[in-house]
Amino acid sequence: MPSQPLQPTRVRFAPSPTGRPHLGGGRTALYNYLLARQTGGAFILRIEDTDQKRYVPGAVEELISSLRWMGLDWDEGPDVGGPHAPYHQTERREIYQKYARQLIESGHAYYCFCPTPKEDEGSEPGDRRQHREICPDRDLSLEEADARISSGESHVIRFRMPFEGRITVSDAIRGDITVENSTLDDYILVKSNGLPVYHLAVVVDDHLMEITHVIRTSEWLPTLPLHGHIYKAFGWEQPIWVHPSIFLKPDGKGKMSKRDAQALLSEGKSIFVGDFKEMGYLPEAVVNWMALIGWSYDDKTEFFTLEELIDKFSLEKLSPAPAAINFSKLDHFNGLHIRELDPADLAERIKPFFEKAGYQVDDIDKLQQIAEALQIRLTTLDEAPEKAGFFFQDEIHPEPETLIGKKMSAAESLEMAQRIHKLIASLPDFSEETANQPLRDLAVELGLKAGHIFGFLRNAITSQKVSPPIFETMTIIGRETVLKRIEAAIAMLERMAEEA
RNA sequence: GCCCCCAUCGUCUAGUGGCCUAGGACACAGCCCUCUCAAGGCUGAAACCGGGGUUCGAGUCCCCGUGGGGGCACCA
Repeated sequence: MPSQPLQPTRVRFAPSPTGRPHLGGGRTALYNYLLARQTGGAFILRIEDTDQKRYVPGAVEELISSLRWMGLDWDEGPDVGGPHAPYHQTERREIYQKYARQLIESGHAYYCFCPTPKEDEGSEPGDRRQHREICPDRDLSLEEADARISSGESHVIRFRMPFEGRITVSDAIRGDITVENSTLDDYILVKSNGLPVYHLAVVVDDHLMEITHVIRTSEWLPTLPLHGHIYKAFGWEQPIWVHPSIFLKPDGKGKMSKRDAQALLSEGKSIFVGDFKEMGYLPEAVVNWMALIGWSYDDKTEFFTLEELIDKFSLEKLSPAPAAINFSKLDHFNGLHIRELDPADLAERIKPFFEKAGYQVDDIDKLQQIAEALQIRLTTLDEAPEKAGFFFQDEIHPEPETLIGKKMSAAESLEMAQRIHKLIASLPDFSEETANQPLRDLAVELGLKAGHIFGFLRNAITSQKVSPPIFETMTIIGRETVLKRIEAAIAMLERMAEEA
């Protein structure tokens, strides 16, 4: 058994509101949440909105609703408040400025008055020069810098990166990561608009909010040395760093781009958490599925509820390798979780899908029976109307040919239909126990296969070639409608027999 | 180009030196069950990237290749 952290952890999910929340973010939030709940710690939601240019209206709202849909809740955050408020970074501007100044006074950062590089300057990553090699302001005296600032000169604050030596930072799933300082640069900490860059804000906030474990995806690994340096410069203790791998496209070739995400949408798939509900996925299934991309429990168990994940999750079982997302596995999990549901619960969950398809659903008892019939047959909830819409239709219109049995004429089929009608009408109920044998006996009597009888009934009553088991179906539909539909089918057969 | 990370079936993974003729899951194929469709059961095909070490013994440790991924903004 992997050892579990005994101390309560304080973790956070800190997305930037620059787009729609996706699976990768969802999983990161989930892992943070799991660790917090497992240890009795705290899960914090923080909005990293220091880039106003990229801010997308409504992003925070969708973020919150997506996380809630997944079943997550947080102890501190923009919507619930908390002891470390505010939780929007743009509202914490003064805090960062104060700490940036501290860094400047301690010599770990400096004011830089260099002009903003032009868009097309050094566009090739290969020939980019280190800023610190060309910056004339690196060794400006603080007095001089302050004077230029008070005269209104535009400036940024840069970290003063050592030229010599190296830094080692430790990641919980990858071990020590060592980088030569010579490959680093004097990165910007505060922009000319006075707002911090991610690197400063994240370090200051994580420290102030007493974050013990930073769980974020591996795309942040390249900035880890910088963050380590900033912690050292402040003299603060670093959190435990955890960088789970990123998600790859289903084909395993690279991470999902905006374009790819768009293309997926046209295939009826999505990587946006907010889309899964209406695609008919259960949050339980999505959570179970995403938890297992990059994490495992043992060599057998794959089915987990949120509660079980809280219990079983462990940092040491996180995989360092990038993983492709696999939608067919999600379908599998969705089926599994649908089958786990209480039928009354399933009924409630499929109801909106019937309503969206235009069906009037007011008979809850009937809906529940339908849910029971559908339970082992659904992959996604949105399939319910197409599979079971006939239960709610006043009239159905079977294709006439489907009423004719295999290798049978219309006249023969008509005769069969009439006998079936007579038999059905005489039955006290349509349960399998009472209806099955008589129908089979009839088949024998008519020299037909049972399949002929059942096939006719299925098409006549559901107008579908596949449906839930016929006895269950007839029971739900009710005697009156069953007989009416058979009669309608007989009428169609009569017409066809005449024409023939 | 430079820096960093990673490497077991098509995919997600188990595996922490002998328990591995490498286990599970999805997908795929076949069979069984069967009123259709599912679900379920059984079976099958399917992998340790390559080369060097270390060791009595390597999927497991080390090195080098190769391959894949991420990053290199006054974005996060």
